[in-house]
Amino acid sequence: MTAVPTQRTEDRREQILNEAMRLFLDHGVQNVTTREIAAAVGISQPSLYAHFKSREDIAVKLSERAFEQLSARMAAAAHATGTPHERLHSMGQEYVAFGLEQSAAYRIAFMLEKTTAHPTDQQAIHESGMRCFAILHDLFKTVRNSDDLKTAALAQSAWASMHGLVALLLSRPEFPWIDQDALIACHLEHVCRRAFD
Amino acid sequence: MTAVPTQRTEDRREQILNEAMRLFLDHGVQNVTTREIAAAVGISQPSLYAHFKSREDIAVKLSERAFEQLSARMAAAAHATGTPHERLHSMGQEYVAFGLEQSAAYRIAFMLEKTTAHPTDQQAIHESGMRCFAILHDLFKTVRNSDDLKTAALAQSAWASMHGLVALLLSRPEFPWIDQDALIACHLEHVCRRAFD
DNA sequence: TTCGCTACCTATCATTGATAGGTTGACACG
DNA sequence: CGTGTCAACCTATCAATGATAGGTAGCGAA
Repeated sequence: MTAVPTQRTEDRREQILNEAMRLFLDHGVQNVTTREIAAAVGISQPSLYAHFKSREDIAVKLSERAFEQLSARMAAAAHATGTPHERLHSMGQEYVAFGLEQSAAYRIAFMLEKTTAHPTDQQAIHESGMRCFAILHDLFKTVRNSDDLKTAALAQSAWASMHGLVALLLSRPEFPWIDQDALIACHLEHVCRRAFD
Repeated sequence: MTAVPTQRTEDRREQILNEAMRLFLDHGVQNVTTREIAAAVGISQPSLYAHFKSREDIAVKLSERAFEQLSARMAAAAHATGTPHERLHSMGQEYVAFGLEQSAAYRIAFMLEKTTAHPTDQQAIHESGMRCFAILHDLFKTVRNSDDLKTAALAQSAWASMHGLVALLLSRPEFPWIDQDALIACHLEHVCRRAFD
């Protein structure tokens, strides 16, 4: 085992992920073929399978990577200075901004129907999502100073609300939304208020 | 033009829609092939194209049909007797119940990535969704006795929250949710409260 | 030099959605 | 009764797609 080929392999892998992410964002996750990804990288289509075990695997790895960013952003918001309400609001903003910016990753994680093919791949995404929710849940526990069923309910409800906004904005861009920033602010205001019930 | 063939055609069309809905619900919208649908009906795969212009067309027609039911259920809740809060809560319950029961139709309408192929098909679904939102928006206007930007914002925000709950419950059935009915009740309680701000 | 391994290639597969073109059977009409 | 028409269906086939098989070039080590 030499060091140089491994380095090259890692580079190729990164290159594939980068091109795939760009194509997914531009044309939608479902509308990008393995041949297009390979062409963008400059290799043959079967060569992708030396680096990833399936097309879905590429998507999953992209999503995992993106969700590490989200975890980091949410954790930063959770531990920032400010009132509990401010930290909640900040976390919500990070969540929504992440979903809108990283729409391809967000779709892969939350908006694509499970395929019957590779259930193990989905497991990794599930855990990424769990980690993000745990950060939100922890903040709710801190804010409410309790860890009971009601706190869990409120946190899950809040997550659902935030997800709904992201999901609808992504899947219905043509809907006559009011000003997007105003809507997000209004929405987060109500979501955050929940923690103090 | 005779009457009998037309009747037969309509029956076949219904039969295809029924089998397709069943298969979509059982195996997921993405995991059902035209050959499976045709086999379930008992005809050849190309014969489907005498009744629908594409696979997506079948899905869209199913979704449209389902959304007529949702409109009816929401409208009934809107005009039922009871306090405004009760009617809002009832409408929310209808919405969530519809999404969970008609998960295939709900996915088609709100959770599938747009294909580049048939933009006109998506238009019909868009209008179905618009009609449902209009019912919710109207109830918000009635409850708040106003038709301003804030009312629109609150209605859109409420819609996002309800969608989020349905979407997450559908796409993350393995998540450690608290009792589903309790979560829905808790969630709707907060969503409804918004109208009275 | 020769071995072995990595990354890549071409060729090919099975599955998919969709189309082309022919066949059948019921009805209308002379 | 013969015959045309037409809807509904069939078989055969296509192009696109994800994935696999099998071979090869290049590079470092023995």
